[in-house]
Parts: sequence; C-alpha cells; structure tokens
Amino acid sequence: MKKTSDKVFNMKKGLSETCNRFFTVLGNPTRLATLETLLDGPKNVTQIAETLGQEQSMISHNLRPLVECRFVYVERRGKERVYSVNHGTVDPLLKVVENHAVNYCPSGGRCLAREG
Amino acid sequence: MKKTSDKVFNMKKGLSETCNRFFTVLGNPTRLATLETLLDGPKNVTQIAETLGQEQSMISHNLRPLVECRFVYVERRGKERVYSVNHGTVDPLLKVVENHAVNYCPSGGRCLAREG
DNA sequence: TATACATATGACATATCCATCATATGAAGA
DNA sequence: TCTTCATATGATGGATATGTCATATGTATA
Repeated sequence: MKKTSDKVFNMKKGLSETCNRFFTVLGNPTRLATLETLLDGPKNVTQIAETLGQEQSMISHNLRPLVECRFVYVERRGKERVYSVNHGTVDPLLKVVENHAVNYCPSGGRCLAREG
Repeated sequence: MKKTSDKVFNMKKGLSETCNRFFTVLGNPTRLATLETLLDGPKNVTQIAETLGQEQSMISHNLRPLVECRFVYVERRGKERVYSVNHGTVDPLLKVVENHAVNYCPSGGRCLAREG
C-alpha cells in the first residue's frame, strides 16, 4: 500500500499536515476522556489515571501527543507533573463539535447512517 | 488487547462518542484533501478524484464517512452525485485549527516536539 | 546514598484503519 | 435492451495505531 501522506494533494501543505495531526490526535477515546477530565481542572498523571480507571502507563503514553500538539500544558511540581487544558483551543473546538452534534447527530451522538 | 471504546470513561457518553467519530473521520489526509477541494465549490466524485489525482474508488470510499457525519452534503443530478461542504461546521472548525496552528505550530504546521 | 513515589519509555501483540483491485449497482441514451 | 458513463460496494493485504507489560528515569526525603 502506498503511503498517501507522501502524495501531494491540492491542498496547502501546511494546513493539510496540521489538520491531519490535529484531528488524528483528538480522534482517540482515551485522549478525549483525558481532555475532558482535565476540563474539570488540572491534574497529575496519577489523578487522571485514577479518574478514568486506566493504567498510569497508558495515560502517560496518550498525554504525549496531547502535549506535543499543545492541547494540554504541563507544569513540573516537585515530582509530579500537572497537566491542564489549553482552553484557548479546546473550548471553541468543543463548541463547534457540540453544535454540529446538536444539528446532525440526533440519535445520541451517533452519526446518521443514511444520507439525506 | 481490550477494546477501549467499550470502557466507560468518566465522560458524557454521547459527547465522547460523537467527538471520537467526529475527529476520527477528519483525521485522514485523503478526507481532508477532499474537504478542501470541496471548499472551492461543489464537485462530483470524478471531479474530486481528478483534482486530487486519486482513484475514483478511493474517493468514493472516503466520501461515505464524510457524508454520514454530515461534513459534506450530496445531491443527485442525473447520474452524477454532487458533493458540497457543510460550511456551518467546517468553516468555524478550520478557523479553530488555523488559529491553533498560528499560535502553536511555528515550523510549518508540525507540532512541537518538546514541551515548554 | 538508599528508598519510595511519580512519571516516562521501550518492546511487543493485536486491533484498527486504509488504499487497492475487482465487481456491482444505477442512470441515461441509442 | 444494450451500451456507456458515474458511482458504490466488497474483499483483502498490509501499514499504522494502541494498550499492556516490564523497566527506566527522575525527584524528594530519610
């Protein structure tokens, strides 16, 4: 299989790559749950893991792309690392999604199967 | 490996699922390129395929989730199917991404490798 | 320094995603 | 109906992503 990402689409290269990484990082249930947990307030890795009932290692793995793409910030505090949401991006982003869901995803968040 | 999507995260179920599907569909270079092509105006499948230099079958496959999630609309016109962007969602969405990229992705759309 | 706590990293198995090929459906005109 | 054009669908191999386990790094305190 050819790597599609190597192909030159008729799309501004930067925007294309940024969007793809942007959405790919967000398109994962663990990372989305992590994000929403952090919307309640800053937490360290252990607290996130406890809140979600997941392993610390898994949360740590998933935090990396979130931090790299600046969806969340990190701050060292002693031996802890406190993560917090980048509200400047995440808040308006979730607003767009929610608005879309209200208009187009009537059955409890599932996309419509049939076209109209 | 357990299916994480089956687990109950501490997240509103609907929002979690909607977001995941939403971003998963968008996190793909072919679908993003398709979306951007359609931003220039409505096109049928053949035109999209030609514009992107990709096979008709591939475009058709990738259009399906875009339509299902209502990122694009379809309209029958004779034997063609004309696809167009849902500007209500896509425009504000891309604005958020662009704004984020301007602030946090200095090196041509690539996310930063190091945390700050 | 030794220990404990907090977090990150590496390797690996597998589940998921995706482009491709072949084929089917559908619509319009001869 | 037969042919042609436009599009969709199904199957499949293979790349990618992801969770898990084991382990390493790092930080503070005794």
